[in-house]
Formats: sequence, C-alpha cells, structure tokens
Amino acid sequence: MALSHALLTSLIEKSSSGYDLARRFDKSIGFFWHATHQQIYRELGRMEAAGWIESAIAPDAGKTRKRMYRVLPPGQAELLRWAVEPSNDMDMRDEFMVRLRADAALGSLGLAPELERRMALHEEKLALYRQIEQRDFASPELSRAARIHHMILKKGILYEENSIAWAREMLGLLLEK
Amino acid sequence: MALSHALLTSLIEKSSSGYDLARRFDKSIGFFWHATHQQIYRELGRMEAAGWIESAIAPDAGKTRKRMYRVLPPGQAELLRWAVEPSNDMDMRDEFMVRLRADAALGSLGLAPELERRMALHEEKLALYRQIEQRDFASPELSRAARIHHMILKKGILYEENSIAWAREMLGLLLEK
DNA sequence: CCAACCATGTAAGCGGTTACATGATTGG
DNA sequence: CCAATCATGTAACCGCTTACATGGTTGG
Repeated sequence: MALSHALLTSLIEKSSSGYDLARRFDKSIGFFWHATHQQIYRELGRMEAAGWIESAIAPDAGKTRKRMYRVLPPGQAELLRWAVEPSNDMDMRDEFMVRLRADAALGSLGLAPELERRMALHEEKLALYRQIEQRDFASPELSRAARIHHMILKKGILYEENSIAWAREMLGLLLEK
Repeated sequence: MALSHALLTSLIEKSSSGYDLARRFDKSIGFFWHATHQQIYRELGRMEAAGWIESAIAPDAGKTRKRMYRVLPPGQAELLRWAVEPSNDMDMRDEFMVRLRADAALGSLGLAPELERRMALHEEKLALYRQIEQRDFASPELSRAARIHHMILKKGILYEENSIAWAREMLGLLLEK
C-alpha cells in the first residue's frame, strides 16, 4: 500500500494536522495519489499505532481537537525501505474508453457533449498546472528537490496536453456525418 | 461501477466464455480497464442473476464446465443507459511519483534503475500497440467502429510515447552530479 | 506421462467510497 | 446571528487483490 508512504513523504516535507495534510495532499501529491479525509485520518491512526509517527495537541488548537503529526525515525526508515522497491505500474482505468467502445459496438450514442465536458476539465487542470509552474519553478536556478517537483508537475502537464489533443481529434470523429 | 459495463460491451462485441472473456479483456478493453479472472467470474454471476446476460453450456464444452455468455435485451438497455452518464475522470495513481517525491525530500535514493525498468516496460507496450495498429488499422478505409477502436489505441500510444520522453528527461536529472 | 494450459470457482482481507455525525471557529 | 469552513471521527458497504482449490485437455 502506498497511501501510508505518500503521507509519510508529505509529513516529512512538513509536519501538520490531518486536516491540513488532506488539503495539501489535494494540491501536490494528490495529483498523483488521491485520498479522502477519511482515508487519511484512518491511515494516520494506523501509522501512529505502528510507531511511524507521533501526534501532539497542536499549539494553535485552542478548544478544537487539532493535532500535529510528525514522522518518527521508524517512519523515515520505512519510507526509505519502501522507496527503492519495484513500483507498480500506473493503472489506466478510464471509464470513457469503455463508453467509446460501447458506442462503437451499438452505434452513435451521442458521447460528444460528455467528451467536450472532459476536454474542458483537462483545459482547467492544464491551466492550473501551468500557473503552479510559473509560480514555483520559473527561477533558472532550482534545488534538486525543486527540479524533481518540477518534473512531477511536467508529467501532469504532458498528460493534460496529450489528453486535450487526443480529445480534439476524437471529437472530430464523433461529430462526423 | 464500470466493470459490468465493460464486460457487457465486450460480450456484445462477441459472446464468449468467462475464460475467453478474461483473455480478450487483457488485450483490448483491458488496456484501459484491467480485471482479474476472479472479478470477471463474479461479475458474470451477478449480471446473470440480474437478467442482463444468460449462459448455456458451450457447444465445445466437452466434459469441461465451459459456459457461453450472451447479452440479453435488459443488459443492452442497461449499457445504453449507462453510456451517456457523466464519466469519472481517470484516476492518476502513480506510485513512482510518490517515490520521486520521497527522493526529493530525503536525498538521492537511487531510483534510476527502477526508472529505467519502467521505461523499458513503456517501450514494450508501445511496440505492442504499434504492432496492433499496423495489423488492425493500416487500411485507409475503416468503419466507424474500427476508427473508434483506432482512436482508443492511439490514446495508449500517445500515453506511452509521452511517458518515455518524460522518463528520459527524468533519468537525466536522477543521474546528474 | 508430465507440464502447460484451459476453465471455473471459494475465501479472506484490505483499501476505497459514501453517508452521517459532532463541535469549534471565522467572516459577513 | 448564520453560513461556511475548520477539524476529526464512526460505520457500512463494496470492489479489488491474493492465495488456494479443482478437474479436464493438449502437446511434446
């Protein structure tokens, strides 16, 4: 399971509460590893039980239940151990391809509007990624860590560009006749 | 859930046994919707209980348990109903991006060999896709269904090309210094 | 004759999704 | 004051993965 290791990585980058972690996750590692807050809270509980992380009442908790989590040496050791294992391929589950194949088998089902909707989503994501790129990676001299983060972002940018170009061609085919 | 609909589509394309379905799946829809044989058998059972498909002992069963499945009108209706629903985005779960981010946080962990391994896998897949493209879609005049199948394959080809180009650049960064 | 493959299934366990719940704080 | 957001959790369900099991057929 990789969720725990994604959380460890994120907590090593910056100790934080479950809530903050969930929000940061959505905007960084989450682009490549989505998780809901329920998953995150449960996983934090497990990792604390395993001695990988520890928590304390947050300094700014006030009367809330806010807790800060930080990684312990066994957690870091586990991350190191895991990092060099062979990784599973990305799974390519795309419902829309199934729908297209149904359209091919049954005749024109009117998938064009849905394709346009998805294209717009890709455009949005691409714009967001490019904005992040401008903001965080414009400098000519970046640290090794920053350059790696940039490459991860670039993977997303390539994917979105690729998806948009493909969708444009696919749309042409669906609208034919 | 889309697995049942992927199976319905595949069965509409060609009635077959669970075993054949599982094998065909690996080489067509399976590129975008992987499923193990256990998932497939269970799903076939559910769909038969729901009246979407029916099965009969296969003509070439001999003394084996081989059964042929075919789609019934309610199954086709269900597929039509589902096909035009809004589709979920492809989830982008890529463990290797998490590992890279761990590498960025903890210092050089030696991920280059693993990246090279993955690059080779992408090359293999790309070669396979291009071979299928030559075999099935070389003709200048293709039916609508064939052209849709070709576009689905092209999506895979774009993805693999993209991944290889990205990996090459990433490898350069990991080997620096 | 034996290994590989055909063909189908059971069972356990885990991860992920969804719905629901609770209470505090902040901003208009 | 009320709505939105902060912050954390419980519970149920379902899909997916993995291991294991069973028996028939085919090819060298």
